[in-house]
Amino acid sequence: MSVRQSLLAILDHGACYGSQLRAEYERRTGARLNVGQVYTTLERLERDGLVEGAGVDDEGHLLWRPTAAGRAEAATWIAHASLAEGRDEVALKIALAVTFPDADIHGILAAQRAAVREALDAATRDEGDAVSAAIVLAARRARLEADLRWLDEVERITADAEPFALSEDRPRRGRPARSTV
Amino acid sequence: MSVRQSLLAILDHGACYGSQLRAEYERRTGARLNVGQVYTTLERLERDGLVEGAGVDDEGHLLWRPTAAGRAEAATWIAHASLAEGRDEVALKIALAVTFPDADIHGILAAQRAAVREALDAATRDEGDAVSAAIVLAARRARLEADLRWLDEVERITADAEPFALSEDRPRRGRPARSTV
DNA sequence: CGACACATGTAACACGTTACATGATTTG
DNA sequence: CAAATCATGTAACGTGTTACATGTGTCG
Repeated sequence: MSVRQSLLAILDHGACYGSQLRAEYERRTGARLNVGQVYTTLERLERDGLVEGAGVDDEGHLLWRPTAAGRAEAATWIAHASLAEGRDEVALKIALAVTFPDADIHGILAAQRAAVREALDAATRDEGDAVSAAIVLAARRARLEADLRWLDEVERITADAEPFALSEDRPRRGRPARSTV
Repeated sequence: MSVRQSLLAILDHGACYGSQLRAEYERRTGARLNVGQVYTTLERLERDGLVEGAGVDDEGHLLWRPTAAGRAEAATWIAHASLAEGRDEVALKIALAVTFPDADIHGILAAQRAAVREALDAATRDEGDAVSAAIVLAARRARLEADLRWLDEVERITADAEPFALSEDRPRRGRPARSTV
């Protein structure tokens, strides 16, 4: 739920037409965005009463602007801090792999580390010319560096941990026995 | 695309029935998972020829096991390193906010920092009793610490950067003029 | 004219996620 | 019996994402 809010926030700083909105998004973040997604998102924002048509400009472009509700939501989004909430796919994968007795944990960790290092090198080579791009790149670098540290920690955790216990007693159907404690 | 692969990988280590699969996922990752999603995902995996029914167990539970293709995919997923590819929502948001002349960047960064710190404290209080949970928690902590460092960097970047240039010349319709250079 | 880029959609799909419906079974 | 829990689904929705269709205007 990032594209949706971002487009809304951009519109909140001036009406735009579809493909202009895409250009603004890319210019202001350095990220790429499929044009089609702009129109899809605009349609959904309109459905939710957050944006509305604002006529046509000199050259016939269809302009969009946020509604009152849209402005409110944009303001809220910008003002309130947001934390990544989704699943950390990489962490979950490694955590899962550790529970597999036949998995080559060291190999997996080594491969992961190599991939992270490579990505980090690439991100370090890249120069964020624009401010926005620099910020996004810095975030990527910081996260990748954190990944490296974390991988070391995983190595430590798995080193002095007992092998993962296999699940033995499966629950039975029906209401389980009440603990007699 | 983490739940899908995770469930497949778990099945690759022994046939399971639906709600058992959920239990295994939660036990092995420490993350929560809505049961319904297991059945949804199993249906999609079956549609894609990656899992198949494996009869019933003693108690009448419907068992699932991976097909040959499913085993291959699970093995590939575990063996190959994976990097987070999606958009970094927080980074994009901050990058975007920086381009808004009316935005209170310092306030936003401060709020963000406070939220990250709070989350970090919470993650530090938590004890990962199980190995898997400890790994996931460590990843969260590492990432949040990286966020703090990154926020400092953003402060630096925005400090000695010129205000974001507003876009002036919009592209015209049709083929653009060839550069005369 | 024809290539090309701008511009606007639309249709389709992926994955994640939740809410709800429905039985079966066991325990108090 | 009734409540609680296990178990199996299903229907619906949300965001993200791509591929494709189509028109229009400009430049060489």
